[in-house]
Order: sequence, then structure tokens, then C-alpha cells
Amino acid sequence: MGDTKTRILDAAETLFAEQGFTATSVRQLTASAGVNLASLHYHFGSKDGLIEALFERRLQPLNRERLALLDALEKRHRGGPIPLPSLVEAFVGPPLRLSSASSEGGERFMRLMGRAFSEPEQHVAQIFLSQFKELARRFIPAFRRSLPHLDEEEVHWRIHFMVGSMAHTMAHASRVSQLLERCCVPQDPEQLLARLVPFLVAGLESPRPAGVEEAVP
Amino acid sequence: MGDTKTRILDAAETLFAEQGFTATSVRQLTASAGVNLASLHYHFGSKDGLIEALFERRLQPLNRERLALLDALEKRHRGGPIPLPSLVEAFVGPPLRLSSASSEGGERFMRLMGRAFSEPEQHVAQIFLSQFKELARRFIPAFRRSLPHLDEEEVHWRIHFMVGSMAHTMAHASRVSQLLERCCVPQDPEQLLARLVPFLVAGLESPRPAGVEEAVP
DNA sequence: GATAAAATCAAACGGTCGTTTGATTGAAAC
DNA sequence: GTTTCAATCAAACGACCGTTTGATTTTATC
Repeated sequence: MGDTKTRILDAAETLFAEQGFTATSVRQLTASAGVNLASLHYHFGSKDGLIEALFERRLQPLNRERLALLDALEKRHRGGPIPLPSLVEAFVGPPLRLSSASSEGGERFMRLMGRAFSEPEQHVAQIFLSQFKELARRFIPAFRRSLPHLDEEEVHWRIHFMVGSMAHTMAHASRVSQLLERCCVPQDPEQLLARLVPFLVAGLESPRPAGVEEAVP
Repeated sequence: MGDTKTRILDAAETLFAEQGFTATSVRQLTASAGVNLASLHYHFGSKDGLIEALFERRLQPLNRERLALLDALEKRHRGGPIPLPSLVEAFVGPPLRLSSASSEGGERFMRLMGRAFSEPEQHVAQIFLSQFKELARRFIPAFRRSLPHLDEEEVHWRIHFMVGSMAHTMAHASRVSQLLERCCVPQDPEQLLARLVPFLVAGLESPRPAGVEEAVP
């Protein structure tokens, strides 16, 4: 079961992932966790404080892992361009792998992260994005080195597209799109990566698009 | 100004896109539209009824346009495989072009559509997805014909990835990701397409990934 | 075993939520 | 001018929201 704090965080991951942040009430949350209503505010101060703690608990080790992978890649290639598949893997691999069976509760957090990317509420988005400053500072130059045929703006856009595919996959991996009238097939994260990474690599390294004027500074 | 019904729909597009469905109250909505609180329920029955009407108003002509483009392409290529760039354009072009200045209020609806793809609330998602049955029935076989080197499951996954990039771009086009510490550059939809389509085409037509077992029926 | 701090509890706070009511308006139909 | 009916209005409905209170229980310290 674990202590109250953990039980609240676990319940919050599940419910926020299923229903969103605003649609989940603290009453429903504490009831689901089997704790008293007031203990949420005792431990986290507010609902927003809970959301913040929730992201920190998972995102900090996650992004540390991504940066460690990037460190290793940069060391191995001595600051030169990193092969794109490895670089993409280092970026999308850790979050997608969180869905593995071993990391208990990982899948629900993966869905939650997918949600957070498209969360309209400003405060949630801000909490979420603040966890990525360091990640962007390190990964963007790496992508630029690995995509020398593209200017800065184009690299930014392609990273944007990549994040979109990743977030959408994380949010809806368990139901590979009702659009397609397919029943849900739970996916091994390694197989998911084996499909996603080549798709992204091909898109990222495709030639510079015609018909887009160069950025003027 | 327009009549009450239209004013509510317009205000709903703006507020839902900015704040999400659950976070926007009917009071805030009717106040923003400059109409009486009760008129929302008079014209739409409920908040959910409004959401449904909101999607129908835009999605019906939008998907009709997509299908018309597909019709034209299939006719031109006599049922044979359609060149991938044209097919992708027919799929992602109409929604992204909704942001053009001419179609008033299009941009806010584009953001709203991006939101709806990742809306946790079941009812909203269901309303939204019901608009796409016909679209999937027509576009999936077309993609299969244009991607003969891929099996059915891989095509489904790649369409899934494509939808992710599209939805993320629609939801966050105006702020090309705070992740990248870039200030917002409002984008001409044609330039946006000139970037997105080649990215998606390259990803879609990349070779069949290794390490993924064939689907067994 | 007394003391102090940390944690849990039932109960209530003021507000806002989506929705409903019943009266009132305005324009068309006769 | 009367009737009719769709549309708008102010006001209120009960339910639920996030948060706070103050008493009570548990846990650790001496």
C-alpha cells in the first residue's frame, strides 16, 4: 500500500491520466487513494502542488536518464554528429519505455505525460514545461549537429513534429486509434520504439523542404 | 454579431480552445458571447450538446473537403496508388489550412481540434471520433495502396504517428513549442504544410522496420 | 509515562458548477 | 386586436468544487 503521500500520487496518476486534471476532483482522488480528504492539502498544499509533485517524481529521473544517454553518445562520438537513430532513441526511448511491465505504474504516467503536452490550463503546462529547460538546452544543439543540412528553424519544427508523434503515441498507445476501427492491442515498448524511431528518423533527415523561405534575422 | 446560436458557437470555439472543455464554464461562455445564460440550454440542450454542435459545424465541411480531394486523386490515378505527397496533403491540408486568414475563426478551431484529439473526457472524445468513421474507411485503403511495402498493422501505426504530428502542430502551431525557448512566430499555413508534409512523407514511406514481427492472424 | 511533533479525521467554509424554472418579450399568423 | 409561439430574461435549484478548521489520533523523543 505505501504511505499516504505515495498512495495519493499513485491515485492521481491514474485518475489524471484517465480524466484529465480539471475533470478530476480532490474528493474523487482521495477516495480512490483511500485517504482522508484533507491529507492531500496537508502533504501537497493544494491540488496544483500535487500536480507539481507528481511531475517531479517521474520527470526528474526520466530526464536525467535522457541526459545520461546523451552524455554517453557525445562522449562516444567525441562531440561530432551523433547518428540520428541513436539520438532519437535517447530522446523518445526513456519515456516510451516507462510503459514496461517492470516499472509499475509507468504506463499510466506515460498516458499522463501525453495529456500534459496538450493541457490547455496554463499552470499545468507551465509546471510541465519547466521540467524540460535543461533537456532542450542539451538536445537541440545535438540535433542541429546531426542535421547539418537544415537551418535552425527547420530543426525546431521537425523536433516539434517529433514531439507530436511521441506525445500522441504516449497518450493513445493502448488504443492504437479508434479512428482505425482497430481493437486495442497492448504493445511491447520495444516493438513500439522499433516502429516509431525509424519513422521519426526518416522524417527528420529528409531533405530541406522547397517552398519555405530561409529565416531572415 | 450574428444570431445567438452563432455567437455562442463562436465564443465556445475561442474559450474551449484556450482553456479546454471542462475548465470553461457555461457562465463564462455565455458572458463572453454576450447572451443570456439560459439561452445555451435553450438552443443546445446542454453543454455537451453545444460541444457536439460545435464539432459538427466545422468537421462536416472539413471532412467533406478531404474526401472530395481523395475522390479527385483516385479518379486521376484510376484506382492505382496515389503519390504519397498528394495523399498526405489531402489528409492534413484541409485542417491545417483552416487557420488561413480568410476562414474567420479558423485558427481557434484548429487549436480546438488539436485539443480534442487528446481530450481525456470520454464523451468529448466520442463525439469527436464519430465524425471520422467515413474518413478512415476511405483513407486507410488509399494509404495501403500507396505503401505497398508495409503490412496492414505498420500502416496503421504510421497513420497514428502522422495524426500525432498533425494534432500537436494544430494545437500548438501558434507557439512553436516553449520547449525550444522560441518566441511565437505565427505561421502561414502553406509554409507550415511545406514543412510538415515532406516530414510525414519521408516517415511514412521509409522501409519496413526491422525487429518487428509480422502480424499473425 | 510524559511531552511534542506529525499525521489523520469529520465537518464545514464560501464559491462555482450545469441546469431548470416561470415570467416576459417580440414578431409573425389569423 | 387577439392568439401563438419561439426567444430571452432574472432568479434560483441542488450538487459539487478546492480549501480550511480544530479536534483527535498516531508516532517519535526524552
